[in-house]
Amino acid sequence: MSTIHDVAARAGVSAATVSRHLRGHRVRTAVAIQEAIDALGYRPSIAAQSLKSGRTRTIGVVVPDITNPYFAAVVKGMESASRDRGYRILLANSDESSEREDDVLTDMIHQVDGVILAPATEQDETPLHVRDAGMPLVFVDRDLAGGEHFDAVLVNNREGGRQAASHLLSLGHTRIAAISGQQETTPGRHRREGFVEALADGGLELLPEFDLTGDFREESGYQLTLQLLSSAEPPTALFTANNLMTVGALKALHDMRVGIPDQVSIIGFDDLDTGPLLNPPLTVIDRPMVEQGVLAMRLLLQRLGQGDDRGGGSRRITLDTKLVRRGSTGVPRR
Amino acid sequence: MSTIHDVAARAGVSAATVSRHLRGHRVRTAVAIQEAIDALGYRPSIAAQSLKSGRTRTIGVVVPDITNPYFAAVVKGMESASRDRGYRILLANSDESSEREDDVLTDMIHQVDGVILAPATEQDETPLHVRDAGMPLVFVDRDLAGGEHFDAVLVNNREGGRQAASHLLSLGHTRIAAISGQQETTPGRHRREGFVEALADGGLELLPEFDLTGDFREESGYQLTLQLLSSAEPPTALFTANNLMTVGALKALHDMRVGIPDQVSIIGFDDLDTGPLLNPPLTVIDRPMVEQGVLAMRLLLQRLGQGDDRGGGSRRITLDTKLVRRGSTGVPRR
DNA sequence: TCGTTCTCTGACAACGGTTTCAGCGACGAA
DNA sequence: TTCGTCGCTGAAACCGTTGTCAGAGAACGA
Repeated sequence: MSTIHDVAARAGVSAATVSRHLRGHRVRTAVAIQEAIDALGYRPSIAAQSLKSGRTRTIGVVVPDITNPYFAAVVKGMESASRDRGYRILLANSDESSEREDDVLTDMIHQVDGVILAPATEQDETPLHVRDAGMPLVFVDRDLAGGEHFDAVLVNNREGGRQAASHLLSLGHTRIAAISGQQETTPGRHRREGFVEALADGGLELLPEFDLTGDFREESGYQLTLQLLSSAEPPTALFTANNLMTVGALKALHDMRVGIPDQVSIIGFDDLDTGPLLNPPLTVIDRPMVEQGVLAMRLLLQRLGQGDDRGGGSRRITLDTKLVRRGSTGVPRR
Repeated sequence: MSTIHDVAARAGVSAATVSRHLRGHRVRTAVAIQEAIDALGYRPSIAAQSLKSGRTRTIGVVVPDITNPYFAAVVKGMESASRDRGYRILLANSDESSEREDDVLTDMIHQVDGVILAPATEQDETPLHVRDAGMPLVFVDRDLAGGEHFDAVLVNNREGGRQAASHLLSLGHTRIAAISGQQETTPGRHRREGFVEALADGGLELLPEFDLTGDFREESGYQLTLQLLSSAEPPTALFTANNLMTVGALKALHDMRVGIPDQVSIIGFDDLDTGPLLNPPLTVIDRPMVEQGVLAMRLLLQRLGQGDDRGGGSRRITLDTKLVRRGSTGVPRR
């Protein structure tokens, strides 16, 4: 592993001159230096550069679960957007746990120039510390309570919930259930609130026994759906607030041999790769995924480019959701 | 951001003593030092540590596509296994491209203590450079031509291909097609070879027009399936060599209103989260996913622990595949 | 010819840790 | 009392890079 001094020696100049050449300054011995660099296969030590400059050209990315296709797509967007600008990604899973999120954040904070985070809960304290440390921070997918002062790339979850409810109402459903995500997360809360609001607009109330809360994981979707089906008079329509819980719900409906949409209509939040192939094809509220990652990364890199993170208040981008009508929702049976 | 000198000053000792305390040495002023550390919220600078020690406690992970559920699961396994041992993950997508893989590898090589890689092709040169640089390297999912001297965690792809063919043969199919992955990748080649072998054992040949090669992406599965369906006498059974191409094939069959398994049976490689929910449920060759990631990371960290990467030759782990019979395969129609 | 400016240069001091080295005090043995 | 040993300590060097600083020539105008 050759150093800048090896290059300098070979080119017959000082290390300072090599450094200047690398930073793009005009240098008389440029050709000789470049030759030496190529010959030695020299690459600057990131550690030394970081130590000196205080920058790492690395971005910390913390998501609740990388196996969730939504987050996988978001991370992919971030990765390509960051690489385009010469930044790398340090990835961590929080596993939907605030404690673990706290751990990984404090662990990575000295190693990155900025952080993109999908917080496990709205009440997280750690992100505040991150910002206190003067480190740019962008939220993606999820927000923090009182997070208006932070940059964020979100979707209009409330409107998405509303679209789901309106769709079910328009089909004539009256016994409607919802399996929401953690109410301590922005998407969990907003999707449910929008859903409830639109039902109310239609003169309908979300009955307590149909108002269930899961944890954005497949298993909770499965269990809560079983619970719904076991009630004396089950719902005729179901809204599941994210892709994994939708899969769980579908498995439960499948296992209990419940006809979709004849006996129960189901609408999910977030599309699945196999959404159109399911039996029947899945109706969902869809939203941009890779794009959210790209936007979040661009926002962050922009902050870094400005050299200062107090550049004119917080920038918050909210994208729209879209109803994708397929076969899993229909009119309620008589 | 406080430094070790701040801590030293506050505790009334020298920086060296603080460093010793942190490394676990016995020190008289341990209490005072710990107090100062807590009070200042001191955390050592990774950059400085790396510069001095030459280790970063970071592992580079390069996969072709993080949105492939298989790789997402593998990465999740790696992430949790590495965090348990105090290591972090630098993630990069190669996008199934050797050039990009080369770029990200040379970019990250000075920043990590080891690399886990799913190479884009078997002929990649870069991994050799990685190893020449004395950096531990573990392959996962895919191998390199002549890669016997590298550590690897793989599955028995040949046997998986064989299982798929045997299953189709046992159902009585004779017009059998395969959509394989890049033949320049280990899984692409071995799955096809195993498939062809087992067909031969059954006295059957894979006809040239039924022997197609895609690129492990959804779009190629879609296009090649359309091509198969347009032939004068289409196959009655189809093997798709990875999850994304399976999805593509299913979409093509769906769009062309081809009955599964009545008109065409289909068996995929790698299960889908929604596999059991598809219409009909998907028959697949399944394999461990998260576990592969965990094993690969453990292998790598073991090398690092030994301090030397010539510890007794290469270690190669091969896991078994498993046939999961569901509804998408059946007897050929008359 | 002599200043003055301009461009480029090398020496040197950081950045924040770890490690080596020599030294110091306390203690036990002779 | 003296000497050696033991356990702990601080000063200093070092890891590889970048920024500062003063200075060396060259170019230029007077």
